[in-house]
Amino acid sequence: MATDRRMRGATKSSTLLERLKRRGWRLTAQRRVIAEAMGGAHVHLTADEVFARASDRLPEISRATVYNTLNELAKLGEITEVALGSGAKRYDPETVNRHQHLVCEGCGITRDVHPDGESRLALPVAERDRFTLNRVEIVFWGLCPKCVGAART
Amino acid sequence: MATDRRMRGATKSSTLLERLKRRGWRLTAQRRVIAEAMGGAHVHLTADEVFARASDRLPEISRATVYNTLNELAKLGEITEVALGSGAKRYDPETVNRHQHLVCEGCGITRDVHPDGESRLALPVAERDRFTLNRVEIVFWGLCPKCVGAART
DNA sequence: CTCCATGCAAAAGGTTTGCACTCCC
DNA sequence: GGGAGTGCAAACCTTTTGCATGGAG
Repeated sequence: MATDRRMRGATKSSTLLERLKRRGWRLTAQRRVIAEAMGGAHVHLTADEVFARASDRLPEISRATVYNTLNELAKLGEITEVALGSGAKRYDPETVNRHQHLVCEGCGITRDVHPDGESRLALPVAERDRFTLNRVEIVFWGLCPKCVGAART
Repeated sequence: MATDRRMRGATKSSTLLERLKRRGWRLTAQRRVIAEAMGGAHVHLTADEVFARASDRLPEISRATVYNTLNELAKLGEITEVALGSGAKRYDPETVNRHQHLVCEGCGITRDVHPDGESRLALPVAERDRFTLNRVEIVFWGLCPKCVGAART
């Protein structure tokens, strides 16, 4: 009953938890609640927020475990670290569908956006065969409608 | 004699220090060494590295002053904060010529790259008139030639 | 002369680590 | 049963802040 959400359109993907099981990841209560906390798409939690969510379900869990586990998941490539400037790192569980981030410099709200046909970004030719490209991180910085209004008080 | 370097091709720019003077920025010994430490293009120092360089020339300078000053320069738009994942923030003094960053996940080396004609990045149409875009941050992650070699030991 | 910038030191995050103990496979 | 995962607490690293002093304009 927690299985049938997220089974929509996208690349026949599965939940983070399922992918980890399939990988033979050693599964514990802590790891389960962490993976579940990272659950949805369009979520960009800090380690501390993951800890908070995980604590709801498993009060004995420790911060260290959360940090360790997030680092491990990032190393496995199952989540992505995104450094959105101010404060703590954030973790993005959407690794299946390529996307970019849109961040409001006013309120800090972060959204996923998906490239449309007009975008075409490439590593400059000069570098292309000297450097092995793994991924491209793109962040659009600006002001959301609310904050544009507030700015001109 | 510190004036005639950097007077080449680019947009008739000037040193960071000159721009700040022109702006009427209150100038002190500390601020001067910090601005000079941030000097060249293609440099991406952490606050602590700036502190180290500044200390060479002005041993009494304090870390707090470095942090305060870097924050102020960033607010003025004269340098840019770049969050390149691991560890401390880095500061980029190249604000005149648009460029992107190339980071090796092996050794952490960071280089500036300049977009060529093949790249064309736009905020998706869906967002274009809801969001006020200020700047786009692009980071290419991968492995430099040295680290590709080392990886396959 | 008047602010603003500075130094110092303490505190406030955020993250990692060492070690003994637990429990998944 | 063995080794990986966990909790706790302390350490570490980075950055910010309060307050008294000093120097630029």
